[in-house]
Amino acid sequence: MGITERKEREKEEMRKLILGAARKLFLENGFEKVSIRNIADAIEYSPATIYLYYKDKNDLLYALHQEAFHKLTGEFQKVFVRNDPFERLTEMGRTYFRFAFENPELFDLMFIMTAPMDALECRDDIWNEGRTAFGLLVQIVQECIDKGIFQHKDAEVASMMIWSAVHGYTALFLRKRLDMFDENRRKEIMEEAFTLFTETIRRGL
Amino acid sequence: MGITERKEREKEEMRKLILGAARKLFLENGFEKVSIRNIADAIEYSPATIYLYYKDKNDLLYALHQEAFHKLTGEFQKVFVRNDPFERLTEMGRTYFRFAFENPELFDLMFIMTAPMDALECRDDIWNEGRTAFGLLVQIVQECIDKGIFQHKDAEVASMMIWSAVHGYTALFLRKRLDMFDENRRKEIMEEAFTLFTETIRRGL
DNA sequence: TTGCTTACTAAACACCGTTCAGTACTTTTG
DNA sequence: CAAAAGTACTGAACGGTGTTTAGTAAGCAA
Repeated sequence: MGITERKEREKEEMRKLILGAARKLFLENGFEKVSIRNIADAIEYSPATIYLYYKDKNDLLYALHQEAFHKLTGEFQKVFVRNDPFERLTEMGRTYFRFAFENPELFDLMFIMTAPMDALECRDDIWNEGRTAFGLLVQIVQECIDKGIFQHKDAEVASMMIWSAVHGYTALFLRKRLDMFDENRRKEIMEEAFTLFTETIRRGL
Repeated sequence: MGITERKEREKEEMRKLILGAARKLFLENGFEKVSIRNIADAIEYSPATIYLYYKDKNDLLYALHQEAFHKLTGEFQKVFVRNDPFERLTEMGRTYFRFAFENPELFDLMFIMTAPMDALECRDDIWNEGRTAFGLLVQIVQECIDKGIFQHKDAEVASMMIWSAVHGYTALFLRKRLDMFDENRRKEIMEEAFTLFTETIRRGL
């Protein structure tokens, strides 16, 4: 049946058209300022049409959330060119932060906004993107343990601790809680805090 | 002039009436689900009246944000009953996290939501609440340095690092990014990650 | 008592996410 | 080939949202 295949293809293209317009608008104006109506206008369809391809706005945000995870996972792969596991780890931390800095809207969607998690929850699915990315971290931490760089034996707990530390100042920064430091000091203090963290775990973990 | 004083007092009472209703509704239903109209209904005034006492919704949220900081600062004071500075520090970390657990909506307002920071920004004021609370942390970290518990000499950078770590998993938890662990494991892994962090900085900072 | 100020509100403005009845077009069937 | 069935899409509405403004009514001062 060539027709049903073509229809399938057209349906998929329409999903991509919507997602593309949504991505463009969201990245240009931020998630807060873009409505379904704006997206519909951009692709010259009625707002109702979007609901034939995505359940609701959260569903659309979840699709972008997935895309963003592909992007971050791609960046994470690059740290594996390094041989020293501890270097891999620090580089991964820097990648996480750099990604947030360069793609603040995407990072927000991935790790701060509740919308995409609500989408997952209501279709009671699990957060595979998060699991996979966290898995990469655990893997590297395990290597550090195996090589005797870290004394602590539970790679998952150690990974959680490391993720928290790196996520912490990233999230504080993005949500403007570091604006109490003036702009120059802000970058400096974040850089120094990160370095201090890596040194500290190198010695004490 | 007794009349202008009474008017002043009445104005202040009205602000409290609004704030009280807002607090009640926000804590009951979450910030997302409460509108200015809901608050107006609760106090039996028209929505427009609220705008005579608060500039906009962000302004109202900022007032609650301030209240919440008073509450947290109060909790932080309690850690000073301990004599050992390192114990003060770990207890402060636990207080931060416990506060978030017990008052998720308030914590969100204090450290995650952008609304109250936008209110600050548009009247270009600075975040004194944040400064003060961070100051308490720096003070304790300085004590740890003075007593030779930490080797690193910059208390502000060390404090930033510690805040990040504690904030990190708190924020990840509140924004449902730890739901990938099942409920029992979730609490366990957070507890263990926190303990691991304290042990690590004890040895390595 | 008149005029002025204050406190308040009804109604509107310009949006929002979402749903649904109905239309126009395409495909399948007899 | 015509009729029936199915698909893709939309206009218009529903029930909200934050916010502004013109206008009213009461309190106070002269």
